[in-house]
Amino acid sequence: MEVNALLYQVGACYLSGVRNSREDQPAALVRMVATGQAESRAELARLSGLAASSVSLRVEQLIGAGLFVEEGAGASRGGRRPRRIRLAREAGVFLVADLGAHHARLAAVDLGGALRATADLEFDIAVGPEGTLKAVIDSLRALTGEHGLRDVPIRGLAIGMPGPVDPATGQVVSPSRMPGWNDFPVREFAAELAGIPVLVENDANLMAVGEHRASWPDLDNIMVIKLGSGIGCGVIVDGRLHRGRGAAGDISHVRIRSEATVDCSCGHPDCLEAHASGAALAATLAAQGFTADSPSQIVDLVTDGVPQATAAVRNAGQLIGDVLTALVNFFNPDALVIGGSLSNAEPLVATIRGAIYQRCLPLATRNLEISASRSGRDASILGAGHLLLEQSDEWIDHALTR
Amino acid sequence: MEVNALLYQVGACYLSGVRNSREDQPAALVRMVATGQAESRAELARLSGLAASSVSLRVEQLIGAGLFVEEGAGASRGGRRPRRIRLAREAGVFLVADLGAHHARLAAVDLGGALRATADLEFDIAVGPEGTLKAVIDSLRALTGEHGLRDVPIRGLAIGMPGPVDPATGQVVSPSRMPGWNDFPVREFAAELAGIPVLVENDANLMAVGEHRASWPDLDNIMVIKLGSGIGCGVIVDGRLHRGRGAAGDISHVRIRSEATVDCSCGHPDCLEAHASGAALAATLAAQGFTADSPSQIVDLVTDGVPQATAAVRNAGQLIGDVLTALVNFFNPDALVIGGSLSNAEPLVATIRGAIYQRCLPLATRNLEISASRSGRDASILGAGHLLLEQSDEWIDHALTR
DNA sequence: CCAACTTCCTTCGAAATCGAAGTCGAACTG
DNA sequence: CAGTTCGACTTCGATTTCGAAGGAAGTTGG
Repeated sequence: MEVNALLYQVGACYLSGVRNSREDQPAALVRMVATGQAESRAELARLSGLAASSVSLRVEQLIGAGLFVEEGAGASRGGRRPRRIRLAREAGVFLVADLGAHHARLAAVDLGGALRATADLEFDIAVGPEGTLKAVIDSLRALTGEHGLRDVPIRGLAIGMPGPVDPATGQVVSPSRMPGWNDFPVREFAAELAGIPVLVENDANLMAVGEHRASWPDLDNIMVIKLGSGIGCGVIVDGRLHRGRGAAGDISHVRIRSEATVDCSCGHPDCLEAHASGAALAATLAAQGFTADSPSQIVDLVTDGVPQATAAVRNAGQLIGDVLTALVNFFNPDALVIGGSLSNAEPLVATIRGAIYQRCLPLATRNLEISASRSGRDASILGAGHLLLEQSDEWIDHALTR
Repeated sequence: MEVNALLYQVGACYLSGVRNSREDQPAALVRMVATGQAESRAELARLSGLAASSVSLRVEQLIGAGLFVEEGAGASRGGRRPRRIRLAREAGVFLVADLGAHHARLAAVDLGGALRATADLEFDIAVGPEGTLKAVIDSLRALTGEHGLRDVPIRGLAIGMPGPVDPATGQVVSPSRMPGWNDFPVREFAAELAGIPVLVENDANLMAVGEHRASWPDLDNIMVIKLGSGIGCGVIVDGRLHRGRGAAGDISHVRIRSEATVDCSCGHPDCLEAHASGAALAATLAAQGFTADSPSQIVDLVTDGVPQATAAVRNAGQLIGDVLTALVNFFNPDALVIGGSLSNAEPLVATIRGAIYQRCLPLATRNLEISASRSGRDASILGAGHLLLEQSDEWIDHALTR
């Protein structure tokens, strides 16, 4: 199982060889069915632009390969009812590990993104990459032993990291508060350990993809802010995740206008993160005699109506909103989604929304949707599933030719 | 010639009908030859991924249609020399009008972007859209009457506007200092007047496309700042122009940190434009007794070593750089290009560069190229040609089936 | 209830595309 | 300089894809 595992790294073919410009048709059909965009041959034909006869041929192959099943009939659109096509339950699952600083959420999702099994794992990311990844992969293995997943092939593994990830190498780069992880080859190491293709991605980016695909699939450009103990941001441009050189979406080290000066861990004074992150809020509240170790405790204080907490959260919202005005003017998105555990604090979201509407160009806000997360805490898991699905051409082809 | 002109608006098919996902092959080949990416059948085959035999067939058709010509032989790569393929001189030209507040630069470019004729036109954009567009199109007609362009078909017209353009409708929206233009249907009007497909685009966006295609074709993500009497910005994401909802790239109305408060024409205090644009610099210098009506005169003052001018320009550079740090962290581009007439002021570019390197994340700047414009003042013209070429599927298909 | 229409899907000949084999022409090699 | 090798291009069956036609299974409306 470990043989040639290194060859399986997701994306390697894209980087190393000739870019295959023609889209892979069978994989495209699988994606359409998995995401629920199409559930009949006719819909596949309309969506893909292929001839109906070609679609029928392809679907027959995919049924033969065990990826699709035909099940009952769909709703009529005024004529003969379509024969409904679904993903086979045995088509495969993706494994996902969304790592935080002290906690990982593990899951097995099917190709369409539905949760098949979940687990939570406590650890400390500061123990370093080897120990962490071994524990994570062991737990994932245990997960697939249960829940009737024994006979379902595992098609890929995604790991969400709380720090910047270089998309080219699958390494974490210059992470703060993650000793031992800098430049560690996470993708290589995990791929060898697990023996399957591995995708490594920043957690806010996974969340952005999940929010987009699950809640805003028709919008082309959105930005998703993740407010937890840190401040993260993922950007969807033209329907695809924007990575830049791996650092795209960083908003936490923008300089803000403030009276008191606070030095940030990055070495500069008055970064947004030093004033408005969950960690900064916790410190502010601790100085006033409140204990709030985690962002959710801050939300509890706000919900309980503690005035100091509400004031602190409003102040943070104003600072975040001020930074976002520049980015909204520049990027001109269709929606701005606010997620992460702190997003449950109503006054925070309200203040951000107010700051943006007040200061942004009317042209930038006239059709701008500003909303709290709709996909909840599993948005990152969903996003990981979607990214893995989008990189599934290889194994789908392989399943067909076998 | 005016018959059905309205049907010709570029992009109308994209917006109104089914999105044709399959790329148009003959048009793709034309683009590869026009942009110089390929100049033989073999290169076309490699680049397009088509079989060599299919490419040969297509090329034969394109030669038959008068779009390609075969000319001599290319350099050997170790074997038989390729038969070089070029665009025919009679394949067609695009007309471009890059409008400023008081001046328009007009040009005819061939499909590859080479200038075939240019002209300059003085006017006042405040006279309103009808008069301006009539004058522009008349001048362009005159231009094609000369320079041996009588028998070359005109394949499209692009108009660059000094204000935001809604990509869906081809209308200018909420422009400042352009009375009468708001929501005027520029594309419709010009298409009817000229009888050819028309593309309307913001001038900074055209410049960004031109810079990218001409000077940084291998970079996926760049931002181009246009510093003239205003401050504009165009963004290339993943090799394509990012428009957002039409306002993307606005950086001029970001709030800055400053001692003195200046109200901006947008109604908010302390916008970047109110402090650091060419117009703002001119006002500052005028208050000190220097006359600098146009940005180029400011550059002259700086070049002449006038200390007040240099100081003002450095101050503007610092403000612009501060704003750009947030955007560079967020967008994480491969290059930041500074263009526009003010970019000839060395201290301005140097100060911007310094501010960014000082304050941005190392991760964002480690591979960031910060450069003055390489394509000069015709960057917008080039960009317009490229955009028109990218929308040329329809007429290319038509030329083949005729 | 039946005729007319819609939509879904398959069948089957036509057309496009591919790709292996072959030809051509130039550079390299000892 | 003659033989070899490489790459460019063409030829020509094999394969894939298309698309018009038709059957199947619905809805709609008098």
